[in-house]
Amino acid sequence: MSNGISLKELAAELNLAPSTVSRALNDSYEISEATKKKVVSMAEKLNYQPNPFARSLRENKSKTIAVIIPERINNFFAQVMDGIEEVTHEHGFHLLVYSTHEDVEKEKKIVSLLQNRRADAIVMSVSSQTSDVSHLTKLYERELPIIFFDRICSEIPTTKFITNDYESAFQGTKHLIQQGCKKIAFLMLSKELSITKERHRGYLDALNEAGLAPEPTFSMHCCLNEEENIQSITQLLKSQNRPDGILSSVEKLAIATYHAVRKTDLRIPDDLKIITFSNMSSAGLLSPSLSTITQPALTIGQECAKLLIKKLTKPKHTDLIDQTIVIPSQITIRESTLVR
Amino acid sequence: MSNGISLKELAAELNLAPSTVSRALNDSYEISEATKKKVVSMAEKLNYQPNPFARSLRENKSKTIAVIIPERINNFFAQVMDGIEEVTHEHGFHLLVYSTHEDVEKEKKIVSLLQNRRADAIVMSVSSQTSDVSHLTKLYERELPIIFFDRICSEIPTTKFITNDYESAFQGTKHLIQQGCKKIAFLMLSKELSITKERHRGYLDALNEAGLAPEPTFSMHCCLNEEENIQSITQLLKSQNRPDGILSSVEKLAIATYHAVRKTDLRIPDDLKIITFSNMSSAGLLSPSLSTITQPALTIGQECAKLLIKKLTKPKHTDLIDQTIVIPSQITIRESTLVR
DNA sequence: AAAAAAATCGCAAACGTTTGCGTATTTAAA
DNA sequence: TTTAAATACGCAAACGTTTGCGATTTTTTT
Repeated sequence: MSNGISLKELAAELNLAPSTVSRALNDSYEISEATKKKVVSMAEKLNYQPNPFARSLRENKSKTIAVIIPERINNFFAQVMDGIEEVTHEHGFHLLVYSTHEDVEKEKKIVSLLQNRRADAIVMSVSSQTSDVSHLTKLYERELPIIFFDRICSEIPTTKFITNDYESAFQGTKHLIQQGCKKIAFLMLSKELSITKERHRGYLDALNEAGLAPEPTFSMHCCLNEEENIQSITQLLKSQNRPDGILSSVEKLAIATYHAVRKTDLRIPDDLKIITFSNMSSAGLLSPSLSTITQPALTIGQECAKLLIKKLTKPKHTDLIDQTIVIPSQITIRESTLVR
Repeated sequence: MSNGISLKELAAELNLAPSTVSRALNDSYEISEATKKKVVSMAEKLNYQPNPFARSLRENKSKTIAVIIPERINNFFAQVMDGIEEVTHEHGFHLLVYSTHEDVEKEKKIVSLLQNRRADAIVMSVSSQTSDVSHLTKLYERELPIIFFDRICSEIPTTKFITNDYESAFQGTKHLIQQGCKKIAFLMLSKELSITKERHRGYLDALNEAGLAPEPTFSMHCCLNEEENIQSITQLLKSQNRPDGILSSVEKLAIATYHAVRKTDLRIPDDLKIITFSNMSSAGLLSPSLSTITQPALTIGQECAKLLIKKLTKPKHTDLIDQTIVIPSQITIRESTLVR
């Protein structure tokens, strides 16, 4: 009883045609209630499990959705995944998950693997290295339903889900200003990323509104190596004209800043205030506790999944129109931006 | 050019039989180098992508591995996933990922979905609610290769990967004792879990070795609701005969303890020391920084994947023998267990 | 130069489903 | 009672691969 029983064998056992059994199990109107009962009970008795590949081959769909994220060790993406799984699982869909580790080459390879429709649809957040998007347009041209979240790809005319990046960054730096910061730095990963562009805009506009001149060297873009980031942030903090406030566009860089601060004699929030985009659950337990801009990650995941499910179950009635849906973040003020 | 080209169409384009094209693409010795070149270049030109379901149907394997974890928002499991993906991806395998959210009913449902061999193999860590394992034995009887890590299921005779739970717990409580703790509590999730059994043994033996009598009420098993846990831990800390040291068997409960402590006038490590099993990356940034027993999560994931890949690529030469492979954890002492 | 061996390719079946269509039986309408 | 319609089921094709086996051509051996 290793490999289970097939539809044919089940049919033979019942002295019925495979087609009849298939229809019975799929609750077709062409089959009498009596035989339906028989079939179903026999199927249960023999623990019949339909072969998913035969079905996928025949129906040209796999009830599978692929998710591509830039990193896994990050609460934000983990929460988004939970949101996606919550609604896809409800509809019997499976999840193929891939992490690019912020590597665009790996992203290309993964995307290439998905061209054969192993998954019915894709939801993704692009890597920080991604600037050329030809591999993504190829997917789109293959008519593979694809949607983006967080780090979106504006070149592809599809639906995207993001948080209010501009507004949140604006409010975040405004908060720093209100707390007395005069020289505010902005930490970012790649400047190609949609989120850094938007968040940087918000940062600049907030400075502008307050009449603060943006210092070019304060818009600092970091790399993927934590040690290097700690080094360069340390250097920034030890410089003559050091910032007294920081808006970090990603959690990783706020953590790096915490480490960097420990290499100086500065103290948060006395000498330096910091607020960051982050979904870290232990932000309130850090020393000092960290003010955060928290994305509605679970909701983003849920909404992505809902839309995709709708697209896959009612293809005629739903389009993945080219629009960006914004779900606002929540700002939580903690010790790291207090006035002392 | 929506759905791509099939092998037949590619063959027609080349005036060759599908079988020839198939063999050419699979680099068969039966095909001349000349036609191989032709076929490959035409395949590339037309961007031929083999249908994975046809292949899976025919070959009865999908190059897919399913991973079942109890929760996603947890660095340990995320790191294990990264380890698994690193080696599976290298061998062209795909990953179906499922989270049970510590819910055994969800676990049963997922396991049931996998009976049809949608995945070639399974690697899992059981939910904390899991005591009846009939759904897992059913998988095993179906001859579905399955291995466990961390929270293992001893009833299934297969290979398991764990850390040195007993030894680490022993060393952890021994450390607490050396730091002066006399009344040490042990926080756990379900007592059914393999990891709580082993870690609890280590805890008890360490107490025993030091001549400390184990207080029954100090072996506290918590639930899945964080608020409730904070409440009960708070109560424990406010009780007459409160502990002065805590060994937490999972990260979640250490975090709950940090929250609970803030509801009292106790201070860590002055009044209470704590060490926990945890792979949290920001343990060193907490207030106070948290002493941890860190599992080799990435390695565990890699080893799981290596073994499974070996089993799937050389089925005759490898057995998933009933053994438990132990990879030691690393203890990092931080402020939360300092003597003051 | 004839026979044997090797190289190269095509035919057709098989994997396990679903579904259009045809057919036989039963029920309802005339 | 005859005819029409509805019900219930089976046949066979199709999805896109891989592969055993046979057939033809080319090369090697004797």
